[in-house]
Formats: sequence, C-alpha cells, structure tokens
Amino acid sequence: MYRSTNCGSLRISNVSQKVTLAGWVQKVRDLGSMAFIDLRDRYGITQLTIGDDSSKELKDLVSTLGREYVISVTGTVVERSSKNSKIATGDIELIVENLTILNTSEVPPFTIEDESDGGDELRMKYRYLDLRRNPVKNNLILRHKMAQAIRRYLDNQGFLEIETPYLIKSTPEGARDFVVPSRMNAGEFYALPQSPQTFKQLLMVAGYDKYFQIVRCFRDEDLRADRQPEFTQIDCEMSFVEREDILNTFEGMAKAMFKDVLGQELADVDFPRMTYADAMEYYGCDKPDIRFGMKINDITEIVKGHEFAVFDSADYTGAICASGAAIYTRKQLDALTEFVKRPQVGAKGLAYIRVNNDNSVKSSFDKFFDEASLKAIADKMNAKAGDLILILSGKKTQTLHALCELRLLMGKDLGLRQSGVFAPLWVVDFPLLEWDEETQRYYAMHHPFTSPKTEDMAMLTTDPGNVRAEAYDFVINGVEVGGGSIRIHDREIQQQMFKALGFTPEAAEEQFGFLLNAFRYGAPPHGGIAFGFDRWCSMFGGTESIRDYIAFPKNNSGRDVMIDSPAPIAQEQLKELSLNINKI
RNA sequence: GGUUUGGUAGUUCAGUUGGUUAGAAUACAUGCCUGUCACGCAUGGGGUCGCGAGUUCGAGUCUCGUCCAGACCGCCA
Repeated sequence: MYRSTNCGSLRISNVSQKVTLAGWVQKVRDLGSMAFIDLRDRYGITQLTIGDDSSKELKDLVSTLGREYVISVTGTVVERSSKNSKIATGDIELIVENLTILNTSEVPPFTIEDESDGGDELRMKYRYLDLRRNPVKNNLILRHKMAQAIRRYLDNQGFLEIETPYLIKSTPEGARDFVVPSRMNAGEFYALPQSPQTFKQLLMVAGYDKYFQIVRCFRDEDLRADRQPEFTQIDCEMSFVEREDILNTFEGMAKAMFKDVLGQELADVDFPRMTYADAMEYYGCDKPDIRFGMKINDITEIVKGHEFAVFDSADYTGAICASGAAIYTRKQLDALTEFVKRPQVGAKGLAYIRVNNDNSVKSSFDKFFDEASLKAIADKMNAKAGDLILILSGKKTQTLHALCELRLLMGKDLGLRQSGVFAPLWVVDFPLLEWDEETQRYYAMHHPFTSPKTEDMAMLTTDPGNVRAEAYDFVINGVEVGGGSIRIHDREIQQQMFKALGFTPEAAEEQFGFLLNAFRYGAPPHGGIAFGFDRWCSMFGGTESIRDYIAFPKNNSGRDVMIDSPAPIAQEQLKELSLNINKI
C-alpha cells in the first residue's frame, strides 16, 4: 500500500494513529541527530519527523533524499511540541518508522514553492512542475468548481450538454481558421471551429430547445494575455426565446457562479443594462468598467470660439473628471500626456483644468480661456474642489478610444479598480454591421446569423450601417466575458443578410447552404450566448492572464514550449496528405 | 505587420564613462548542528554575458543584424 491517507488530512484527532503517506519531498531540514521532512501532495503538506532514536539505516536513507523525491512513509501521528499555524496539518507530525523511496528526482530548474523563483518561460517549459505549485493548482481547482457550477445550474434549467464536431468546414467570415488536411480527400481541408455556432443553431432546428456545451474553440489569430489560439467557451442556445429570456437565464447562471464559487450573494441585484451607443458615448468603448464613474463628457461645442485652434478645429472634444486628482504634479501630468500620445492610445496631446481647493481654476490653456469660461466647463462636468479635468480633442472615434484608455488608467491610479469587487453589466443593441474601409464592404459585427432588431429591419436594404442588432455582451469589470444574440431563423432574412454582407447568392449557398436548407424545415425562433470560460476563470481568480487558468497554455507566439509545437512533419506524412511545403 | 521592454551562474538579478581575475542572493555539494518549518553556521563548485558581425589598443557595456521571451496596437465575425 502506497498510502492510507493524504498529506492534507491529518489533524489533532488523528494522534496515535498509524498511517502511511505518499508524496513529494518539499524540503528536508536536517538538524544533525534529527531531521524534518515536508511531504507534499495535492492536498497539502505534512511534516515527517525522524527522531534521534531512529535507526542508522533510516537516517542514512533520509540523508540521500533530495527535493521532489517521491517517497512513501509509515509512522505514528503525534501532537507537535512546536506547532505551525501556517499549515492545516500544523498541529501534528508523523514519526517515521518506515520510509521507501518510490522515485528519485533531479534538482528541479526552479523552486516548487508558492513564490517560485522561476520565470514564465521556464515554468512553461516545465509546466508539469509548475502545476505542482499551489497558485497554479488552486487556479485549476477554481476552474473545476466553475465548470461544475455551470453544469449544475444549466442542468437544473433543463439544458442538454451536446457535443459538436471539431473537424468542420472553413468559412471566410471572422477569424482565421486552423485547418487540418484530409488524407482521404487529397487537397481538401477541415477547419477547426471558431465556435459551434451553426451546429447549435441546427440543434435548435432539431428541437433540442436548451443546449449547452463547455467546448474548445480555435482561432488562428495573434495572442494576448487574455487570448489563446485554443480556448474554452460555455456555448449556449435556446429556442422560443426573446432577448429578455436569454439575459434572465444567464444572469441567473452568473449569479449562481458568484454564489457557488465566490460566496457572493447577488440574488436581489439586477445587472445593469447599457446600450452600445451609451457605452461608446460615455465610456469610449463597448465594454466599460463600471466599478467607477468618471464618465466621458462631450464638451465639443462649449470649448469652441475661444480662438484655441486645437478645440476650434476639433471634430470632437471630450473630457473626464478625475476626483481628487488636482494634486497631480507637473511630472505626473507629463506622464499622462506621454501615455495618451503613445501610438497605441493615439491622442495628439492632453489638456487639463485643475480645480484648486479654494475653487479657483487653472488650465493648460489659460491663454485662451478666462476664469469664468473654465468654471463653466468645470460646472458642466460637476467638478468639485480638488478635481482634475482631463481633455482630449480630435476625430471622434479615436478621441473616444483615447479617453477610454485614459479613464482606465486614471481609475487604476486612483485605486478605483479594486480586485475582488465585481461590476457585471449587459451591453445591448450593438450595431448589426461594421463598415470596413480596406475592403469597402460591411462585416457582421457579431456574426452573419445575428438578427436585426425588428424595428430596424426595414433599414437593412436602405441604411445598413445604422441597423441595430438583437445582440448583447456580458461584461465584468471592463472585460468581455460573453456575448450572444437572437438569431435569424427566417430563410429570407438570412439571405438578405448575406446580401448585405456582399455574398452572392451562390457564395451564400456554397458556404452556408446547409443552414439555409435547414431553415426550410421549420426553424424555431432562437438565440443564445457564449462565454469565454478561461476569461471568466481569470476574472474570478483576480488575474488578467488566462494562461494561469489553463493547464497547458501556449506562449505569445502560439508555441507550446514544453512539447515544442508546432513542428515540421515528416516527408512521408506530407506525401500522404498530398502537401508540398513552399516556405516563403 | 508595427510599437516597446528584456536576454549575464541551475534560478532571480546587479554590473558606473568602454578598462585588471564579471558579482549578490538563492539553489546545489560537503561538513557541523536535538524542535526545525524561509532552520542556522562553515567551506566549495558553478559563466559561450542569447547568437553573428562591426567600431576600438581593449566590448557584458557602443553600433548594426539576427534569434528568443513579455506587454501593447493592428488582427480577434
């Protein structure tokens, strides 16, 4: 027998029991005639004690132990004379009577402790060692709990978990596909799904009116801290529903997660709703962090006419009011200016009005504005003594984007974006289409199966750019956690939609004929939502990188540095697949 | 594709204006140590300064190229 219990379970009530433990040697503290071993497994750490009355054989064996050796020990549980309150088993220790080395270990390349000395790359290369560490292990436990909470909730609501295929067909819309060559069909390729979108809609046609799946999805796009080429979605779809039914169902799921996983009771809280238009106007982006206010004010008109060319010539001037930031020094303001001028943010410069404690005002453009005019701006923005108004000017879209970034930075600076505080939000009424300058055509903002809002339907042919979609995003703390829509279930409208997207009827038929066909046979009204599971985990776990919540993630370049993939394949394999590599 | 930061001992890092034998901590090894739990003390080994070229009497340090890694922009229906 390797073990009778685990390293996290023994307590004072187990004293005098004879037990067998197995695990990894975390640390040996050899004091000469006696020694202590911290034995670790998934469940915790138990201290093993080799007393001065132990046999020479046992002491010699202990002296050969190194970090991460796998051992099995038998002994008696005793109460410690000096207890350790830092670990759950700290009241007891095991007096070792018998010790077996099950396997040795080389010295690991980094310390396997909560605060490891290993850098990211090294920990990824030896991920199986990294996974032994508590912080990573706890993240995977959190992920497991979340998956269980989701399945419990959706099962209770009558949802069926149904698997959909991974080997499907490439489509030109959306992200780049990962493709898989077919050996039996030379020159033809499967694509890995970016999402099971069309399949879940077909399940609705088939009458499975409540479907979900915790499913891997694939997108061949550049990575980020919160983006992996393969990631997991909580994919859901329902029939005979309107938007409200979906939002209510999944608000319920979110609340169940908050309760089951974080112990936060939100049953009586209604998640706020915000239109896309308002989100853009007041927060400069479609996924606002509403843990704090600091809304964007449009001051384009009231700052014109003071002979200040920057404002007078601007398409748009917007401002935010940072409470209590009037104390910012010249150096800090310069740093903010540098921040907004970075190409990623894209502003030309930064103007400010400081409302001093005596209510006098001072601005970076005093030359053009008298005190009364500055006060008028401050009043419009409800600025109080001690506040700092930050102003950006330029083209509306870019300026709002820059204001959004600036607002988030100020929120962080002023401590308004606390971890552990969660501000969920529904953003609704997204535009249906997005104009692309480069290709001179419309693209579906969500996807081509999204239903226009009924009242905007008529504009689909006359003014497609202003059609709103029955689409919604679920946002927590400025992170897009999920998104979905009511789908088109009418063949005619779906064809109109493809037409608006520039598909010829033939192309639409070739790409999505199976769906259009299905719509001939009694497709019910339906809609759904998909949540980024990895992101939601990292949100609840309190970190920004989703890599910490994936057992074996890929690095910035899409590589798995542990197994060293992707990798070339053998000439014979290429031949079997009828492929020639033509490296440019 | 672009912006930016970094690459020096097993690991995390320091390294001045270009100047003698490249340091610290930790890890590791050996010895001592009876209550440790970041054990302590002593001793010791350990370096292609990412790679290549250039400038120079002399390059870890400066220049160019290149590779790798991180963050961000584009991209991600």
